[in-house]
Amino acid sequence: MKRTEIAELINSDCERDRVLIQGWVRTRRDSKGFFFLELNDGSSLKNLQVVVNSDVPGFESLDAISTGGSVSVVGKLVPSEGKGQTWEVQAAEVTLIGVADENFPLQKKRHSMEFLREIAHLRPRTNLFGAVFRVRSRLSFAIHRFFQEHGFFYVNTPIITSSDCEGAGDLFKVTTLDMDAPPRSEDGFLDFSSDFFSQQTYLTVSGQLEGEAFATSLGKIYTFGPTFRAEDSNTSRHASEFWMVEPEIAFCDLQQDMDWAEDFVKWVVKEILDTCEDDLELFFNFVDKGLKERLQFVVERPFHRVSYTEAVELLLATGKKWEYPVEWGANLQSEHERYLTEEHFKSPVTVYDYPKDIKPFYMRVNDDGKTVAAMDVLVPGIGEIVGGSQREERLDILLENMKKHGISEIDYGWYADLRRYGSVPHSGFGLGFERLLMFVTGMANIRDVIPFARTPGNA
RNA sequence: UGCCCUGUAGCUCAGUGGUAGAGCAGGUGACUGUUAAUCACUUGGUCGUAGGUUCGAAUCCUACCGGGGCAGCCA
Repeated sequence: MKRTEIAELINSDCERDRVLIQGWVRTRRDSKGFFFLELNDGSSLKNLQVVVNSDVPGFESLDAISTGGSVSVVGKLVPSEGKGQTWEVQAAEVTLIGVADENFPLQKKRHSMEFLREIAHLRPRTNLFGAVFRVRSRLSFAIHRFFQEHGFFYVNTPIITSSDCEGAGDLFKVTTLDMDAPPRSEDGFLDFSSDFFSQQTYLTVSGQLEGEAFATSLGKIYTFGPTFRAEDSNTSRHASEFWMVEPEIAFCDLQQDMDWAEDFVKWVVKEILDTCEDDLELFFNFVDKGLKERLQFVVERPFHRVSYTEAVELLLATGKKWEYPVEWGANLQSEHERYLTEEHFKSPVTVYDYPKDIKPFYMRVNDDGKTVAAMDVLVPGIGEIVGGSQREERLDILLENMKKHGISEIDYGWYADLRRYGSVPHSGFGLGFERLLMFVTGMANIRDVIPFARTPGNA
């Protein structure tokens, strides 16, 4: 007999004579002569109530069943006599699959996020984390749908890379050298010529540069894969391993790039609102009271756009005392970004045209010579969710910037080639998948939207 | 990496110098429809670890370990 998922039965429009359900016990309530089980099989946030009478075959086998155990039930789907659910299953036959003893850590009450984090292997069995990871899957799918339906091609850029200066933080080293006795050259340095790839290699911090090669051939591409940063960052929005979405678009300037970023964020949020109603309801009610309104706002209203220079003027005009001074030429700090999105505009904000000196070599220099065509999308509660730019397509200026940033013309000759042969204006951006998921669910810590989070000191 | 907070039963927490406590979970029993079921009884702890102060330390001090928050760096 084939198993029917609880998600399907919850929404059934008729009685069913004989169904097989299998799942985990969320709670058990005993009475004389029968008991209730609430079963969850992960297909839905909702549980299905099962009534087990003492004359049902297998009744004794469930003596020891309690919260956390797994069972198999064959029975009849009937309208529930009790309140709180439309349907329930009147068991005709029950089988114990696996017990959970009294040490099962998940109880029928609220647990702290910190405690659940320590049992990452069991927390997806809770309502909250079940919802988080179902939405994570949906969001992932929504991202693919958006790009596929807008003519983008999915490109898998390498995870192991030899590029060490993409300007995006510290890298994890990849090696097969014997760490206890590594080979050294005559001058005492590590000898990578005998390493696996005959050179020093790392885990990728970005697929952008490779993405540009494919954008300038396939037209519109996106990458979506794991990214690794070895920064010793200990905050609620940093992880050492996370997933990044990086579209790259040929024949596209910064204005169009900002349009794409905004359309993209709006589209996927709308998609989640449309496809994850039950799970979202939990976030609206128990995680973040303002979430529903915020998500609808994001979908319906245009993002504010403000140049970096205007943003600086605006922050200075507040007359506020900042912990970090506001000054043209310096990076916007968290407190500044928060003010812009949470207090001044009360909406997502796209800040563009940043000072050249605080941005990487590949960003296109504007006509003023002082700024580059860069943009960040900032959202309330999280801050930067998207970072992007128009890329420098003029060979001479690119080479000059590479020299200034100390980037090898030999190692990056292939990147310069993209400007030597049929160079075109092109732009792209990177979006932190987990940060978007935090924004969509209202979850406050990135560690709670990653199945098994990797952070400094924790893998 | 810096600053701050925190560690007591399976979980959530009370106890701030004088022999370790509650609720929930678990166990036993009761109850013919429950909804975090209810009611009665009940098991359960080298108070993160190691030093120190003290007649006496869960409580005060130091170090280490774990957890958390904020900031920097970034997505």
